[in-house]
Amino acid sequence: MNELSRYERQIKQAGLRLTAPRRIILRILEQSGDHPDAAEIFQRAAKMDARISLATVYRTMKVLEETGAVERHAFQGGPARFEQADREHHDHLIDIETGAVVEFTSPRIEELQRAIAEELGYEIVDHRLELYGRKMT
Amino acid sequence: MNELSRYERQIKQAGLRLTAPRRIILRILEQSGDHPDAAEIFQRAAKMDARISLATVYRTMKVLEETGAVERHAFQGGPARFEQADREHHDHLIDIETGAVVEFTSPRIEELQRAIAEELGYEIVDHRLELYGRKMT
DNA sequence: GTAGGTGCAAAATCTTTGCATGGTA
DNA sequence: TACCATGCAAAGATTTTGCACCTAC
Repeated sequence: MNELSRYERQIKQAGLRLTAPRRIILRILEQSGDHPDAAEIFQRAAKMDARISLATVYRTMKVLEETGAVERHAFQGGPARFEQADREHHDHLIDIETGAVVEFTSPRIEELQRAIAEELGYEIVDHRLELYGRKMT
Repeated sequence: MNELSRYERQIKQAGLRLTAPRRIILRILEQSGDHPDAAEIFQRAAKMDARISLATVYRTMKVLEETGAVERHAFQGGPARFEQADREHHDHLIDIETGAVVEFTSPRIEELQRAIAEELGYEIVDHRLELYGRKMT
């Protein structure tokens, strides 16, 4: 048992068991370029192993979030959507007409955030920046 | 019937009826310095008129949001929380230990957001910036 | 073998909606 | 009076949980 992916190692290092459902869900997250919600992850997982349950998807997402392997987003009130967290940090611009998600980064905004929090007496633990926009023609 | 508040006028100008439940909910929002969710608004409203239903609170919040009288926030996955929208725009820093919400503004961040969206070919319709922090000692 | 994980179904939480009734303009 | 709004209860949508069985370590 040597061919462990980055994620699989992350699971084991957290003292968690590497089960079949977890392997499948991790593979789906690796292959997903989008930001699927629990139901979508469940559907994709069911194609690989029909025995997986939605409850396991939810439990796995919670565990993966706690180990830092995935990020949970709650865009505008729908179901939570997930993405892997190994890449560089980025924020999101959501196309209000198509629902498409464009990723971007801004070190300057990050720095301003840190400075603002510091001024208010806080240390930033997490943050969320989402832009909702319409494509210009 | 002349003593209409800013909000009450906003309701009428939108062609909506100024009913007792709406008056009460509007008064609660005016008096609230915090960011209550629908259940909290309902509880506060019940003290003024026990006949008000939670369904009406939800329906009223939707209407008020559409008329631009209130803003809806979906902080980290809990119930939606509301605040009046007549004040100057601001963002939120949420204390992860107490749940307290600190408001702040940053014109420089706003401008950077606009520039980023423009670069990506988008016009910003709305945005959300939330910092989650821990109080420094 | 044992603690932790899973599947299933029930429940919890948050929000919306159908329908008969009531109140505003 | 004509609609819009309300209350109630039921249904929807999303997420969590109790419990018996299973399986990775």
